[in-house]
Amino acid sequence: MGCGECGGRVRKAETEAVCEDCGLVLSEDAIERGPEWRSLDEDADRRRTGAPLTASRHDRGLSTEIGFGTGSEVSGKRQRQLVRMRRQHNRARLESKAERNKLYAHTEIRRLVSVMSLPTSVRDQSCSLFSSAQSEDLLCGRSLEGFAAAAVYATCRTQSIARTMDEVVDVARASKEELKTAYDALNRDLGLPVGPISPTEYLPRYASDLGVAAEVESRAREYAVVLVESGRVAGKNPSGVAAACLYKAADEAGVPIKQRDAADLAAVSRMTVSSTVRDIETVE
DNA sequence: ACGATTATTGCGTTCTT
DNA sequence: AAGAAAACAATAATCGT
Repeated sequence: MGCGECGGRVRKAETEAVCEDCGLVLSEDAIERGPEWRSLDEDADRRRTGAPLTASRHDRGLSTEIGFGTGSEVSGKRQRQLVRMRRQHNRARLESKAERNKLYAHTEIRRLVSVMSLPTSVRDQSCSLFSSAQSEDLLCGRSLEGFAAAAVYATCRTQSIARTMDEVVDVARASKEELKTAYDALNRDLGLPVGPISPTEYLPRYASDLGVAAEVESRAREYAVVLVESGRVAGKNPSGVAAACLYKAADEAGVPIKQRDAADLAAVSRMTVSSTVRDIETVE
């Protein structure tokens, strides 16, 4: 696939293939095969047919409308009938809209809770949280998927079940931005009872993933408490702090563990663990 | 009152020992 | 493999319109 003229690399643009070295246009394709519109959703498979899909609208923008233009004159009686039909059609649609939204969101919440192996109490609370958001009109202009994910994340926060936002995003059908805006709205307008996350909340799960002894975990817990009370971890990622405490505790217990392993577990960099470990040492 | 811009600080990268 | 430092990005605060 080199250039026939100079043998250089060939770069394929939308409609033509060009040699990067000599600029020779190797082939032209008059048909632009890309999507008609800019894709706002990276993994959407948008083709050139059909109406644009809108995730933020409950029906993805595909609902039926009874139009006004008739094409021909209609009698006054028929006009009044059409007005009535439009009104009733819209009313019926509005109610089914909320119902369908709720059904869709609940299905999504069930899926999330299931793949994340969370208890059913989380599922139920997430669903009712979503319903609250819905009745407070928080959904308009925001994505349903984002709210479903945010409801699950928020429930974990209120129940002190240690899950990071990233962990939810990984399995959610929403981007991190969507989850964030939805969660912010939830937090602001519903006043969630969430405090700052303590690093200790992550310890049990990380300890078992790391396969360290219970004594190591409890030692790590002491480190975490000391660190929190010294105010040294204010604003720091609690997940990373938990990983650092575990590393320090395991290291002192003579468990051959690498900073890298602890860091990967908490989805932070090796340096974050390293610097927090140093914080533990200075606090003592 | 809102929006933009700046400043602070944690975080990840790269280089070094 | 662990530590050090310059560069980065996100968030919070301040200023200007």
